[in-house]
Amino acid sequence: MVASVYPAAVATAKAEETRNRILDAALRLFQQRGFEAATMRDVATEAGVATGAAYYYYRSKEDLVMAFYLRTDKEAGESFANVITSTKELKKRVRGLIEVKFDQFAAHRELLKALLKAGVDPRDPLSPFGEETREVREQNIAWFSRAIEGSDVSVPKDVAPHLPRLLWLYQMGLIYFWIVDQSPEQRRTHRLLDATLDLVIQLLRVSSLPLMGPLRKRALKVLRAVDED
Amino acid sequence: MVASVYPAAVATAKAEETRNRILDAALRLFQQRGFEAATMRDVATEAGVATGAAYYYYRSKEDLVMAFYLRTDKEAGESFANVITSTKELKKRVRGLIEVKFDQFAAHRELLKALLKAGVDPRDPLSPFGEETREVREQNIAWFSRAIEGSDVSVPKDVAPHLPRLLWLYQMGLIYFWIVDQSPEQRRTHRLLDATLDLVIQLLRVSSLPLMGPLRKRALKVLRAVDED
DNA sequence: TATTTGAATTGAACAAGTTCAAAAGGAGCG
DNA sequence: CGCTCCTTTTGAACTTGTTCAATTCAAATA
Repeated sequence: MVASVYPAAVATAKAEETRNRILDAALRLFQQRGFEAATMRDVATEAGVATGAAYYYYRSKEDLVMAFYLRTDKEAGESFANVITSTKELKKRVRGLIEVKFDQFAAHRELLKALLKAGVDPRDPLSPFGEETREVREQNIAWFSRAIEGSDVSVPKDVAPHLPRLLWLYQMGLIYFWIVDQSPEQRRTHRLLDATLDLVIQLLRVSSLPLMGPLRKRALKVLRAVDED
Repeated sequence: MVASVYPAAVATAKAEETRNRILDAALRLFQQRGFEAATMRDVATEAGVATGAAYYYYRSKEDLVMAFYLRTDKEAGESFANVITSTKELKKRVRGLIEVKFDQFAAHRELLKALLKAGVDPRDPLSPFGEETREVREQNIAWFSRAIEGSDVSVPKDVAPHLPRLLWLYQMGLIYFWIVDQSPEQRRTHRLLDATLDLVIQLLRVSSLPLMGPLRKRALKVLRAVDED
């Protein structure tokens, strides 16, 4: 069902349970001791299995973090829907979607750094830009589509097809910043969110003005440059 | 002299030579076999020293890549100066500075991915945003200052103090993209460079227009949000 | 019920980055 | 020259992520 679960299929119910037990043990230890400090031997012991079992269900230590990421992502659907329903203001909707993520990740901020490192290379199975994560990525982008639909901001025709992905990218950037943000309670990230959201929305409004045509064309050219090939 | 050389000081000339021998051996092997495939034992053997010696001079395997980065950076000074002298057009200057980097890194593109991974965390000594790399970073930013000075683009007073760092950041983003770009000869990156440079320059020109005041203020607010604390 | 087969599990072995206590060099000094 | 002290070098040991051949288990099959 979800493409990036490894192994492709788990046959029995007992196996499914073991799989979960390992992930739970891992998350518990990662949170207690930190990702680096908790060894795979620790994880296996905590889960009551042999070391090799962890690798039967997960490709690597980072893959456990990816499993966490996918788990939260599944759980987010309801919260996302609530955000969209609660307001027609695009600014509030986008902020809402992003804050749902922050809330979910809050208890495991350090942990996600491991994913960040693995994900540097788009060819890595754990990259948020890679092939194996396409499904989650597209589902996430779809939420931004829904946020735009029926909102208070009218989007120029030529920009419209790109906007959902751009907002998703914007969100990824903020999450990246949030993960490495050392300020107390990640205040810098929240200030950055405020400031950039204002800017993004204003840019969207301004971009519809007739005299902004050329600038908009340039911006679209940038997108094409990245996409082609 | 350069803050981020490890260890802080090398006492004797023979030691300096050993240090270089290890780095040269490492780069040779990294290029031949790839960063992952070449082990520290290989590197030490190739350099004619014991394994431990590599760690006497370099903190980690990634630190060898950092040493490469610093070395090229030292060598870039002359090329940078040539770029600035060769034209008054800001666009060409910025493009020139960035392409000097690409040229220097060209033979070791894969290698830099290792730095990218380590540098995800600004607290990591190898992060381009961290404390230990401040000196190189500020020197690089200074080159962008020089590129702006006496160029064909007039910068609004309020934007001026931020622009060098912004251009540096822009360059870092492009380098990041270039490193992971799998298209033949990194064509996507070059197209992206073309398209975004046009956009950046046009944005700069437009930003001086009186009616752009509010938008500019918003953008500056973003910068303050990131800097404060 | 006995057999077979594939999934699940084990734990020892492996690989490679890193550490560290000990040894070797070598420069200055009495 | 012998001694001291600091730098440099050594290589075995350690750690930890990962692999894999062997084993157990349980369900389907005969």
